[in-house]
Amino acid sequence: MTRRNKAPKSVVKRLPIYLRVLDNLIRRDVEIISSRVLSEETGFTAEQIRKDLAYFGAFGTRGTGYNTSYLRERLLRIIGLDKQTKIIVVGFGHLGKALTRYNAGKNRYVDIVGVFDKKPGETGVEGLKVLPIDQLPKFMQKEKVKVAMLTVPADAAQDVTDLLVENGITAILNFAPVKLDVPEDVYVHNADLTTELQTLIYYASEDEKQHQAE
Amino acid sequence: MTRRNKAPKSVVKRLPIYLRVLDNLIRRDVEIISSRVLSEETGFTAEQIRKDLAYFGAFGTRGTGYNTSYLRERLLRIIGLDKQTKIIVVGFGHLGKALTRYNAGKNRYVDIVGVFDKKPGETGVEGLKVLPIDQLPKFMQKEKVKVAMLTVPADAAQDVTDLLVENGITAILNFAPVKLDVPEDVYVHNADLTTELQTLIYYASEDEKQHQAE
DNA sequence: CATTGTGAACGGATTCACAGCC
DNA sequence: GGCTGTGAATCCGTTCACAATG
Repeated sequence: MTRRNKAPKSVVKRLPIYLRVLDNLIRRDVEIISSRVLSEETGFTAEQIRKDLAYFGAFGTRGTGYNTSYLRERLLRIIGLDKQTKIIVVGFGHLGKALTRYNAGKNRYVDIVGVFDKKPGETGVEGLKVLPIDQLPKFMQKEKVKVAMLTVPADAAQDVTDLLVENGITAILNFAPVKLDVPEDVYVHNADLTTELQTLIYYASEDEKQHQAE
Repeated sequence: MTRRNKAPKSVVKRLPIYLRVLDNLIRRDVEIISSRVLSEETGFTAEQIRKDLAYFGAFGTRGTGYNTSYLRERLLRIIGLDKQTKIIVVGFGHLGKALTRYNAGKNRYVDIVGVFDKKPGETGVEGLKVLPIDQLPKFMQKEKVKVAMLTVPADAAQDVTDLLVENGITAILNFAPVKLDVPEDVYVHNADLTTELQTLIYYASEDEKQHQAE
């Protein structure tokens, strides 16, 4: 078994970043890497990186470091990217288009198998047709899709979510600015970009106030 | 002064969500709201909401709750959305387009004043022309832009960031899958959508494993 | 002897429980 | 009586310091 304990969310959030850095290192033919150097590349502390990895096993060699390819392999397995995960995009506005394009193209770890929108027929991308939402249930059943990216407008988000849940979704990346109601066993990650921008503005304004205060 | 202590990041992250919920409540003509109901609307606990707000002052009435309009007003001030913040978008691919469209349109709290790309001339959105990157320094100086959304490809991200920093940026919402090197006083928030999707897959695969285990 | 792996110490964030107030 | 505001208790994640080891 790969997993020892259940890893905390905070750890899981960092795993894809380690993976990304490893991919870059491997591309530069780096074969061994210490937690110290990983620290510089990621911005996390070396102790934290070692501890994060230790949740899943002992992948390094004392006195030496981590073998980049081996560690990458393990991370792929841990995250669940070793087998291509089928993903659908629901909502084909600019954001849906951006996500589809990016993940169907450059991101070899995931497999976007379907794109849905209220208005179908629009030209899709990467060889994918845009299907109407009412074909979603049949499609999900047939393809056994478990993960969706949701980029529909806020007022449609809950209805679409209900439909996804009915048809067996287990995880949703939600870009709509609403709290989705889902059963306990469905994992929702909110990626509301408006919210993130506003958080940013908090820090930008804080700076200003500090300057004024001096 | 609005701010008592410096609020923890965890609190700041939630403020825009409170704001969003308040906007919805006000639209539905709700005038008073208890932390309990806010809890249902946001998914955070009532205690947490009360504590979060308490970092900035006592905005409620004991025995009654919070006045929605008043609380909204205070949150706007706290976050720094009371005065329109000027924002630029750098990188006008699909993602840049989606962000520009969304924030220039529906999001009345921010003001996108400029859009930049390596290839200008493309038709912009919402009355904004897409300017070439080399006009960025002059533009930032003139408009005193402090906040940027960065949606350029990974290999261009650091160079563009350096340019932004040179011209006085204080906060960057970074969508490129790279760790940006910036001075201490520049706040970077990473919104790497690939990373978020992979985190999601972790939880989706975890479910599968659990089912297999049983 | 450099670097991993990890128990112990620390610090920050959340939850609890209740005092304070309308 | 009901709900806010908050100190105290708890939980969780990070950092420290060092033992283990190739």
